[in-house]
Parts: sequence; structure tokens; C-alpha cells
Amino acid sequence: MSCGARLANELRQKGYRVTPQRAVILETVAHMHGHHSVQEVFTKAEQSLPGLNVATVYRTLDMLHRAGMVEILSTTANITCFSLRDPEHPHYHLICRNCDAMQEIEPVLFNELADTLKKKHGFSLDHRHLTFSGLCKHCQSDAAKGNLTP
Amino acid sequence: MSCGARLANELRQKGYRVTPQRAVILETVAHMHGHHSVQEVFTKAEQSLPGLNVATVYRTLDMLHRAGMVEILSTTANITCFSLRDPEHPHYHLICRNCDAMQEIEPVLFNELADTLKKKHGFSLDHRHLTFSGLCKHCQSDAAKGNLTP
DNA sequence: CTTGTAGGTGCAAATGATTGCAAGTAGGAT
DNA sequence: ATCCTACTTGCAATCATTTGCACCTACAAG
Ligand SMILES: [Mn+2]
Ligand SMILES: [Mn+2]
Ligand SMILES: [Zn+2]
Ligand SMILES: [Zn+2]
Repeated sequence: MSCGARLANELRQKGYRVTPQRAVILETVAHMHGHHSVQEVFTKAEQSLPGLNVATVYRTLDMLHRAGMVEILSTTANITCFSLRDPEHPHYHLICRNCDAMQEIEPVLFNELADTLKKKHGFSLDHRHLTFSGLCKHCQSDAAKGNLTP
Repeated sequence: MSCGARLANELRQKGYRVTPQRAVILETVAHMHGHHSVQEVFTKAEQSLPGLNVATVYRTLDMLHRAGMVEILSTTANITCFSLRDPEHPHYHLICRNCDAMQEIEPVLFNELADTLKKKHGFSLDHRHLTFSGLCKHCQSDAAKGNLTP
């Protein structure tokens, strides 16, 4: 079975309708690899399905995120990017608020924090593809020189 | 010295120019207490300074955040809210992605995480007014019923 | 297969936020 | 006090995203 058909089935089994638009968007995200903006996904998917509307891409990617099939990454440039969820490679992101450098970290680092929030506040932390803001190693020296607020 | 004048001085000492617009916006945020949207700040500030443009409010609040004088809170409704930074009351927020319920938590919970990120990844986590997404106690039962993706 | 309907799509308007540019000004230098 | 200029503002255009609504369709029940 092709990658696209497998993903479409997975979506149907989760109780969502599979429309031509959804199938194309899902397959597009799957084949692009990595994180991509809605416009990028739209431009690519439109080639397979002329007439596709960008609002549908927004709505579909949001739906796929709620369904747990894509992950969201908010960049510092106020553009939301998406990627196919890969259960084999769970990871979170650190983004430098000064230079936009991005690095991946292991989710295991957050187990203890998640436990504490659950016990002390009854809060279940979203543990899928979190993104944290801060300063990367390189930009911390700029902060020390007073150019940046720490 | 009035609250507004004190804040304006603080801003000037940080190396920023103090314009009538900036002084009014800063004083407005200070007197509104709590977190407010840019539109709310603009509507209030405009009364003190007719002709003020909303783009200036966006730029000024962003600048005040970089200067460390206001804090940002991103709501689930894609509206960015701001509050005056209060060094006497540091706190982070937990926001329920289902019902928008918001609670404050103590920053001390993140000390260990911040240490680990620094040691293992050389990354300096922003430790000012972080916001975390998840499910509140109440909405976790809905998730258990299958209505929500955990 | 046909049909009914809950749910999805295209379109266009609205909303939140950013940006390029010409004109204005804060604040240090003289 | 006056001048200079780098920084700031108003304005309008633009961008990213959301939303209301009329029309359309996936899919399961018969
Ligand atoms: Mn990722
Ligand atoms: Mn707060
Ligand atoms: Zn950096
Ligand atoms: Zn909740």
C-alpha cells in the first residue's frame, strides 16, 4: 500500500472523513519531510489538486494536528509550520529568540516536569512536539555584552 | 515621582528613546493591571494621546518586551496579550487547550529543567513568563472519553 | 445502487499583526 | 539655545490566519 493510502486509512480509522483535499494535503506533508509553512504545503498540494483553497489547507492541517497526525512548530517569524508526525522520532525544539537557530532535544528531559505539574496542579502538559524559546550558546555572549535582554 | 515618570526613566536608562507615544503606552499598561490585548491597550492609550496609531502600539509593546518591561501571554485565540512586568510576582502560566482555563505556577518548578538544558545543550531557556499548553484537570476526563487527543 | 445528512469546501470578507516609506522628533553634540 | 541625525511615527499596503455562508460530498443506512 502506498504511503498516501496508508495515511488516508489511518485518518479514516480515527473517525475523520477522507476527502480528495485531505488525502492530497496529507500526502504532500508526508513527502515534503521536515517542517513547512502552510503556504509551502498549499503551493505543493495545489499542483496535485488545482482549485484547492488555502483556507482548506489551514483547516485541514489544524484537523490533522487534532488527530495527532501532524506536528506544529511555531517559528519566531509568526509563521506556523507543520510536519508529519513520526512516532519513531519523538523530539522537542529549542528556538533561539535572537538568531532563530533551532535544535532538537529529547522529550525525556520533561518527564519530571510533567509529573510535577500533574501532581501539584492537576495539569496534563502537552507532551507532543513542544517548542521552547531562549538564547542559543552563541547568542548568550551578545546578551552578556548588554545587547540583549537575558 | 509618578508611576509613569518612573517607568519612563527606567526605559531611558536602558538606552531607549522616550517618546510621548511610548510614555502613554507604558503608563496605560501599568494602570490596566493584568494581561490585555493590543487593541485594549490601544483603545485606552488613544484617549490620552489622540492620533496614536495601532501600529505604534504593536511596535512599542514589542520593544518594551525586548527591554524586559512587559510580559507576553499568547492566548489560545491567537491574540497576544501584554502585562507590565512585575519583578515582585514572577510566575508562569498553564493554559488548557480545550477550555482556555489559565492558572499561574511558580517559576521554581523550572529551575531543574533550565539547568539541564544549559548543561546538555548550552541553551539558556527564557525564564520570564513562560506559557505552557495542556489539559486542565476538568478537561482530562473529556480526553479519557475519547473526545480529545491526549 | 440510491439516498439522506453530518460534515467539508470554496469564496470572500474580516481580523490580528507586520512592514516600507516619507515625514517628524528625542536627545546628544556643539 | 541650536543643530544634527539616528531613531520613531503615521499611514497604507501587505501578510498570515480565521470565519460566515452557500453549496457540495463522503459514507453509512436502507
Ligand atoms: Mn520537529
Ligand atoms: Mn502573567
Ligand atoms: Zn542564537
Ligand atoms: Zn480545560
